[in-house]
Amino acid sequence: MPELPEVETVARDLRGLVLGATIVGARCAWPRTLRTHDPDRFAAAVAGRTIERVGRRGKLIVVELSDGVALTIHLKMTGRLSLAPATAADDDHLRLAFRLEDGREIRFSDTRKFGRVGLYERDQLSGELVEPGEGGPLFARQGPEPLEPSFTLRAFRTRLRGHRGRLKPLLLDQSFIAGIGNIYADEALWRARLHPLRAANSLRPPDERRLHEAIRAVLAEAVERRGSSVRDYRGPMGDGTMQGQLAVYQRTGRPCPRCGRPIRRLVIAGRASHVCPGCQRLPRAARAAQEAVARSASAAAGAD
DNA sequence: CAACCGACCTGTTCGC
DNA sequence: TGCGAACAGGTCGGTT
Repeated sequence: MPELPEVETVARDLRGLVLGATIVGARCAWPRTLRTHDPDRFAAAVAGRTIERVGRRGKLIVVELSDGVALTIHLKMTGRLSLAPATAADDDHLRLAFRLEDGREIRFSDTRKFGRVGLYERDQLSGELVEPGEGGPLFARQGPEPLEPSFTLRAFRTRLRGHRGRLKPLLLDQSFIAGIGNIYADEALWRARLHPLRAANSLRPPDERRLHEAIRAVLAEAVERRGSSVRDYRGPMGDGTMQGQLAVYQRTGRPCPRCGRPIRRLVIAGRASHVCPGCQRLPRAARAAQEAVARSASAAAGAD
């Protein structure tokens, strides 16, 4: 659930609370939270190191420590960070805690246990942050940052035209653009008046321009509002107000803010998508192709 | 390159 | 009221 705006908010809050603090130990209640390390080695690797930077790349929170060590935290759907006195009781879903020198703890709680924490070290030869073992460089799989100035319309067009697939799954692909999830994919497509099943390389130049603008505008507005607090994403380090601005996400049956038609829910690549049937139309040709796919799928199912 | 599926997890909501 | 099914969805790995 946390996407770029929510992760950015958590990273900023965390930065303000722990920058300059020194970690003295770590305890792990669910070892699989750690991507590559066992709890003892992990605790030994972070102990004694100081928090020098807290940032974000895509949906990853990146905590740089002294001596060229970096932590990455992926909240996935239900991960949360909080600060608490080390003496405070653990909550039911505590997975990992970093003890700080000043008596506080950074706590990572995660109901569904999907969240992951990685530990990287600077490679002597390349100077890049790498995971021990065969893990690649830290950001190898992350696409461009949509809010960076380098994410230009021109760059976006070039990338879009290299894909024949449908828009919705493409927007969710972190190697295509980093940080977009189901909420902001649906909202950006609605703002751009584009149907999620449109083929990426079928857009006309004005469509591309609207989509580029919609992605940047919806993400920037959401960052300003500290993200959307919806379902699992709530709590002391991430309450936002963007949920009140959402036009389609989880608003099935309610009127489109632009044209009043009831929002529809469809499933694309196994995920819910929310679209306005009035504002987001498939062109005739794409619609015919889509119906042919649906027919052959139901024929295959029926033949079984 | 593209599409799809199962796996990973648990809490909440829905239909009967 | 109770109970199981469906759903929530980010990402990876495997298959077609």
